Amino acid sequence: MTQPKISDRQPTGGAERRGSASRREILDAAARLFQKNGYGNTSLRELANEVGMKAGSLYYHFASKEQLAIEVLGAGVKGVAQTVSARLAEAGADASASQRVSIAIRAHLDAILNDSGYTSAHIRCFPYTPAAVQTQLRNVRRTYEDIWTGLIDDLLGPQRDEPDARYLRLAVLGALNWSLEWFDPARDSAEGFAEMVERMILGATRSDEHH
Amino acid sequence: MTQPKISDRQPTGGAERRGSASRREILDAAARLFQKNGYGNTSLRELANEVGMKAGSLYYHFASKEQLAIEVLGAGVKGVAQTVSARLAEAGADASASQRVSIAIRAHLDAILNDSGYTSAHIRCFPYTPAAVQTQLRNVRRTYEDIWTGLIDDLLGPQRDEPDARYLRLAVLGALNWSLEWFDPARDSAEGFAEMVERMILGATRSDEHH
DNA sequence: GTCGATGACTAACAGTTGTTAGTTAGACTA
DNA sequence: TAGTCTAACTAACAACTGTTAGTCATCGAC
Repeated sequence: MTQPKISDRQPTGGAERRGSASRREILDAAARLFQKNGYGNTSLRELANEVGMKAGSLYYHFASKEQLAIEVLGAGVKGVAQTVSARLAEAGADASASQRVSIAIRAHLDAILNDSGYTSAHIRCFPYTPAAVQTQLRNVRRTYEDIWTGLIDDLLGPQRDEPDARYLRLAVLGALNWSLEWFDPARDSAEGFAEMVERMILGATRSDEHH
Repeated sequence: MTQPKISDRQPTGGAERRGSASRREILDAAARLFQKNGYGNTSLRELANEVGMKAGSLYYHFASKEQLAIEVLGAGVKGVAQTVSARLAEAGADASASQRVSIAIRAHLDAILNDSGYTSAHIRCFPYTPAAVQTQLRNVRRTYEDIWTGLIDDLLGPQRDEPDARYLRLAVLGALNWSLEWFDPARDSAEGFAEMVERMILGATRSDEHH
């Protein structure tokens, strides 16, 4: 009676190192719950229940809730950064600045609307996360930010205005990220929205004449 | 049972009543805390402490935390809706569609960056709020949404594409709302950002030729 | 001067939170 | 076969959550 039979749990595939399967399961579930309910409204018991564990068992895999959040949200930024980088690399070095921007728009949108949920968990949760978590994530975030800074700089050319480049970048990312709050796959088209954002950013750069 | 039944107190429909000063204080503090920490991370004890009360005393003024949130977030939408409407009315009926849009952009930005915090509390908290709260706020939100739908429809003219109007509206509001996550008064200029968003939305509409 | 309403207080409730300590079954390794 | 490692378990902790019940001082109206 001391221990119920847990013996029949054997989801461990072959490829991964032995224990890492359930660790991955926990991260996946955490990303889903963080994305849906936010960091503060996701309890470790709910998370544990989602993966068929008890809350205490999570501490075998992670040192704390904060540490778990750092891993989930960290994977989220890395994921979108990699997606965007890969698509840009695919396009080759001869792609124009505006072509590269529209590739990045679609890649970013893909990452937050279709991917596993890590990136959207990051976007939705980061601002409400404890200070320690935010500090730990600063560098990875900066890395991704720099990709966009480069894209926008190339688009605006050498005679750009510094605050304008910043505002353009933040406006575009804001428009994209906000889609997490309204996008409905049954109603909306990611490609349609991407085209609109593209039209906006290109329109804003082209219209520098009436300044 | 010396306590009289306070059960049937109304939510202060009309003009200011006698005790409404501290009630207002509570709402103000709640807006501040909701905006800063989110709904879930704001405890009633923290809120009470902010206004020099004990947690239990809040229940003299509000039936529950959810009810309090409904009032704060409700005031937030109503506030921005009123700000935008007022500025549009000021502009008169002979203002062009694009003039009206740029007025609305600045009014919305003003409401979330400079105002009392109710509107920004709404924007930052709404998605993480209990379902009951979201349901209660649906109508007020719809009312404000309709203002923007009208503005965009006028801007795009009669031969507009329906999803495009929706995407344009949501992209603009997303760009504006996202500023809550990065805007730094010491570094950024609201007017500068407003000009950028204006350039984007006008650029997107003007470029319909290459379709 | 008494009365009732106002607007706060104290103290506690029941539930939940993140977290820790100690235990145990099974699987690998020597 | 004995010993160690892995990955889960149980049970509890202290702190905190929203909420309620009951008390009490103040103050204008009669």
